[in-house]
Amino acid sequence: MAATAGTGAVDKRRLILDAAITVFARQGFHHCRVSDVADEAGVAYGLVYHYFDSKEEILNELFLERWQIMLDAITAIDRRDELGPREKLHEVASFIIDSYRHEPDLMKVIIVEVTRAANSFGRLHLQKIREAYDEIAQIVESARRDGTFKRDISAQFGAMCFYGAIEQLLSAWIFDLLPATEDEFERAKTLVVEATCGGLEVSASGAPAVSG
Amino acid sequence: MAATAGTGAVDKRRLILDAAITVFARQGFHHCRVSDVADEAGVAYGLVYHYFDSKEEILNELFLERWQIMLDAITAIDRRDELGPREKLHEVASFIIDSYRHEPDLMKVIIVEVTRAANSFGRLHLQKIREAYDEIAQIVESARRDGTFKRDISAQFGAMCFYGAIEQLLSAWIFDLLPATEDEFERAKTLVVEATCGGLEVSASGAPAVSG
DNA sequence: AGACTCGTTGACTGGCGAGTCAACGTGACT
DNA sequence: AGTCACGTTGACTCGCCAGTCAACGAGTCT
Repeated sequence: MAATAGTGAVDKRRLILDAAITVFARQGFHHCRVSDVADEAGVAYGLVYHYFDSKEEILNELFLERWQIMLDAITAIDRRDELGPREKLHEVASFIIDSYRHEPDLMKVIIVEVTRAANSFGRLHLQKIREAYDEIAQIVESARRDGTFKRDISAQFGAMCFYGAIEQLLSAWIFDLLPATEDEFERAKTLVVEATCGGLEVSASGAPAVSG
Repeated sequence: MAATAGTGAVDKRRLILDAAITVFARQGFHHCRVSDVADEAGVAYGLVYHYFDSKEEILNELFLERWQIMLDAITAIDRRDELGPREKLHEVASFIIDSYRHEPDLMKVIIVEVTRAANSFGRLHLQKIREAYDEIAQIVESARRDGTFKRDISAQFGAMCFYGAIEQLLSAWIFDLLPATEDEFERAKTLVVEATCGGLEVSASGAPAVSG
């Protein structure tokens, strides 16, 4: 079951998963055939069904694999006590945006095919999505406790605004509504945190007047 | 072509559209059959194809119909010069949230099946979605000009954060990640604007200390 | 060399469901 | 009564594609 790493043998299962990312991103999950995935992977049609029970299970696997990495990353960020809430959120934003930067197809598939269609599949996905909210909410909650964040906006709600902004950002890049350049990625990290934490309004406190 | 309003005759086209909302919301666009829509409407299978060229065209129609109403509403709100930026955004949030309150199934279909799958269909949808961003961005832009909103966050970016937060909010209600009660709807209107404009952080200026 | 394992192959099937179409009913106009 | 238009019907077709399966062959062990 485990791939015998070390030999020159290619892990066909991995090959199929990677091909699926490409194909799902290009044609969409519902508009592609399993044979497209097999062709893209350079593998026989039947082999797909040797490793996966169904087309949908491939999508599940891709989502769960990646989502778990993200959950672990957020948990790790939350544990870094030397960081303030704003810095923690910046790290989270960085992680997600870098995920898109390095694997745009995979992130596209997850956002377009999974996070919004979560009720089409089992409740497992929703459970996992909720966990992400909760992780972020924990960061917000501790900031509320120590007085950095407003008490009258619940942690869940704050987490939602933050994550919503990020997901919308990725969507905009995916759909070419915003330019997806290296510069934009970096700027977006700072801006999304600034917008979420500091708000859009100019405040009396330290609003940096960066003229451009 | 136009429905002869006034007679007791039911507009079958409308009947089919309404049935489609119910069925798409319940089963998902891809997991339902055209016959399900026909059955729900209490109409013969073939009649669906009398009024629509394809299953997808029904979805298009539902989206475009509703989206145009929203675009018009946002334009109207932007024109009301007596309102400040925060009030304008509150009106926009109110409109969208009330849309969900009154027609949850339709909004579910639009958010789940269209806004995130926009590239599966023609570019027309993306164009319309971009228009919504632009309308909101215009509100943000005028606030930037008069110094209410920060200059270092572009209007497009600000609009995206705001709309992203709202769409995430609706998603959370749709997927039962947040309670969808009348009270929550009303509270959310204020909170989403407060979070977007004022930010999550406590600022030195007028952060209302609503204890609860 | 025989036997067994197991990753791999790809032609094949089964059925599902989108879209078609010929026919029917009804109302209007002559 | 004739006929035309058109909303309506639902059984039927037909292509597609998810999923199956029998066979292959490269290892490995005896």
